[in-house]
Amino acid sequence: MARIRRSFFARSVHAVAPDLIGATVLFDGVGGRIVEVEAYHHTEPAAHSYRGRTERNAVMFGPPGHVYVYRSYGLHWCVNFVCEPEGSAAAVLIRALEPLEGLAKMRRRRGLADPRLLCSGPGRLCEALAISRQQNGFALDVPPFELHRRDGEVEIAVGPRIGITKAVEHPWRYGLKGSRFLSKPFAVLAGENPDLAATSVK
DNA sequence: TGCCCGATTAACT
DNA sequence: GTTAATCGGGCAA
Repeated sequence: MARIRRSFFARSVHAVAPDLIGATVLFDGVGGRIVEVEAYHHTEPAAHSYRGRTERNAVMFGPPGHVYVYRSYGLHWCVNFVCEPEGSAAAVLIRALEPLEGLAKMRRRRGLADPRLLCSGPGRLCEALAISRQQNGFALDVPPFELHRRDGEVEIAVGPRIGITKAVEHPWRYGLKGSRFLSKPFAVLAGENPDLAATSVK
């Protein structure tokens, strides 16, 4: 698998986000395959960068290819990959991984064994990979981070972002179709599933 | 300064 | 299904 370089992130956040599905991310050798992400841009009110630069979101306003880590609900850490030319304040929130490397460490850090609960959520994956405020601003193309492009083609599911109350209309959540490691399933279109269509359509 | 509310999770009923 | 945990940003006063 080809290594992801910094230039990969210097594109529209809406191009980078789906391209990250199926890619591999490791931190200190622990990680897996990205199966769910969301795109955020400073022009819409759900983004932390919407109201301008603060101490917390400063990394979002910096160069692409770096991680923006923030505290969620005062309890959990969430990690984003900064995109677009410097100043766009756009980033991709990493929401779920399929655990592949360092399973023993992940189980120890998370205090549970079920692989489906190790990295299926933005707070969960940061706990499993031991990512916190200490890593805020780290570059993605040098150790301890290691990113690789996906190998072949993947089917990508699209839907509205999760857990927000503003700008809910944008379908900027992307996932690996059919993955068991999503934080939540994507809605199935009626036309894709005859059984569901038969029961849900009057 | 004080209050409200989150890009969440786990443990409840 | 509901709720507690816990804290920083944003805004009203």
